[in-house]
Order: sequence, then structure tokens, then C-alpha cells
Amino acid sequence: MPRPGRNTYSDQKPPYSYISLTAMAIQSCPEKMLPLSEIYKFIMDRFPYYRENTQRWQNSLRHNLSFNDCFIKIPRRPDQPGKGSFWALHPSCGDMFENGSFLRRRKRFKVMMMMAQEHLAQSKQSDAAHYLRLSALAATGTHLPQMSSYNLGVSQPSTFKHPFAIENIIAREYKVPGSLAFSTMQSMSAGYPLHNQLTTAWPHLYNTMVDPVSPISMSGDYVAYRMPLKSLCHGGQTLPAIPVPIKPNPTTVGLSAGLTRHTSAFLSNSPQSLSPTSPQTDTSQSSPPTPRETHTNPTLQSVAVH
DNA sequence: GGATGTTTAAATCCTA
DNA sequence: TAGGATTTAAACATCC
Repeated sequence: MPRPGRNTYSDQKPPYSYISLTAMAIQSCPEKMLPLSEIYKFIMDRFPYYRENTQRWQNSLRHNLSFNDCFIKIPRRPDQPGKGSFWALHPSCGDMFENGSFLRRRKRFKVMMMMAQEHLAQSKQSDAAHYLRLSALAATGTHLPQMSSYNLGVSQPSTFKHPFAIENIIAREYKVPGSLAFSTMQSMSAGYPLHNQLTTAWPHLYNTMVDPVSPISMSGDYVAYRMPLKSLCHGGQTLPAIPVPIKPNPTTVGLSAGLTRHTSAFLSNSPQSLSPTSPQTDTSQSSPPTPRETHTNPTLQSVAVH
């Protein structure tokens, strides 16, 4: 069974759904958001199968981006040239996949359903922080080299890792270099320090967001921190959507480990050189199971929780 | 005009 | 077997 490395599947169709492929692409990017063209590029770069019939699968991929609530659109800064918006993963889509299998989600991610869940309330602070961080990145045109500008100096060890996060995908014991991204997120959780950046970038939008008498209807936990709920929902307008980290739970923890085995080889070939040098990333000793095996193989699951 | 984004519909696959 | 998830196709709108 071929491992999911670059060109691994040659002309065979990879056992990943478009949602999975898109999520991989987004999470492979340090900013955790990519324009459509970059998502295309990521997929074609790794899976030769998708270098053909591009019109077909790209249409499907666009359909998935629009149709699935797990993807949120982040508009470009007004003075930032370029076509299309950035796409990011919804903060709370982390437990979509079961047992680390990219093949099929256990349930469709719906925002309203998600909001009814208690864990959202528990994680709203970090959600808001990540929302603001990514929005600010989009608004300011900030990319990887400038990420440090958002490090507010409060560094704390992070216990959460997004299941699609590159650090989860690549290595079980991965630690973010410098703990920048996550420490930044956590530091922002306390007081949303990107307020100024957002208000500068989108004064009209942000003022609307924080205005208590805003016509934007908000309900549930999002009201607490003035999130433009509509932007997080399917069919939402292009208000600055805000992706956020998922609160860790048993499912995502297991998923994270599971992803490691599935995709470490796959993403270790990433041209973005995100791969940490974890000795545990070497999966050359064993071939990953087929997706269906992944889904049901108890041996793998036991490995995943180690 | 091409890329991007939205929406609808139908077929197929998979799981409970 | 029903219902949900995924894939594919297509039409249409918008933006650069």
C-alpha cells in the first residue's frame, strides 16, 4: 500500500475526500488560510491524479468550500490585490473526522449544530482569539514572516493542537518552533489584543461587529464576544470570518495522533518545510492502512492513543 | 474572459 | 434499507 507522500498515489485517486484535501492544504500553511489557487496548487503538487481533469475536481472542490460550513471565507484586505478570498477551517470543525480517517467524516459540520454544543461555550475565548488573529492576518496582508508581530510576549505551553494542524499531521511529539502561533493565540485569549488591528483594517466592519445595536443578529455564545455569527454560517456574507482553534477533547486528541500516522510521510514532503525534526515522523517502517482499514482497524486506533 | 463563488440536483458510497 | 456523506455536473453571478 503506497504511503501518502508526494507522488505516492501516482495516477491513482487518493483516498481522501475533497474536504480532507482542502483541510490538509489549509493546515499545511502557517497562516492556516489559503486562497483557492493555492489550494489547487497544493493538491496538484502532491497528488498527480489531480493534475488531470482539473475542471472537474476543482469545481467539486469549490462546491465543497461553499457548501460545507467547515470552511470559512476570509476576505482580502481592501487594498490587497488578488482574486478571491482566503479560505480557512472553521474553528470547531476539529472532530468532524473519526479516528483520524480523512476518508469520511463522521458527521457533517454545521455551524448551528455546533453552537448547540456545550463545548463551544467552553472554548469561546480561544475561538474569539483565533478569529481575531486570522482576520487580522488577512486584513493586514500578514504572512508567515510577520507572524511574530502578533506575538504579544505571553508564552504559555499549549495543550491544544488542531487535528489538521501541521504539527499534528507531521509528528506526534511536535512542538511549535518557538511556540509562536499557539502562544500567541493563548495570549490573545485573555483580551483580544488585535482589536486595534481589526479596527484599522476594517473600521466599518469591525465597528459593526462590536456595536451592541448592530443589525447583525447574534445569538448564543457568539454574542458574548460580538462575533459576526453570520459570517460563520453557510451562505454568510464576506464579513471577516474568524477561524479558531478547537478545544481539545478525547476525539480530537485521538484524531491528532491518528493523523500523525496517516499523513506524516505525506506532509513531510511539504515544500513549505514545516516539518519538525521529530524522530517519530519516520513511518517508513510500516505502511499506512487503507482508509477503510483506518476507519475500522482497532490496532491502528490503539496506536493512535499511545 | 477567466477565475472565483454559490446553488441545485442527481448519482454513488457508506454507515447505523 | 434509510439516511447521511461525498462526488460530479451544471448553471449562474460576481470580480479582477
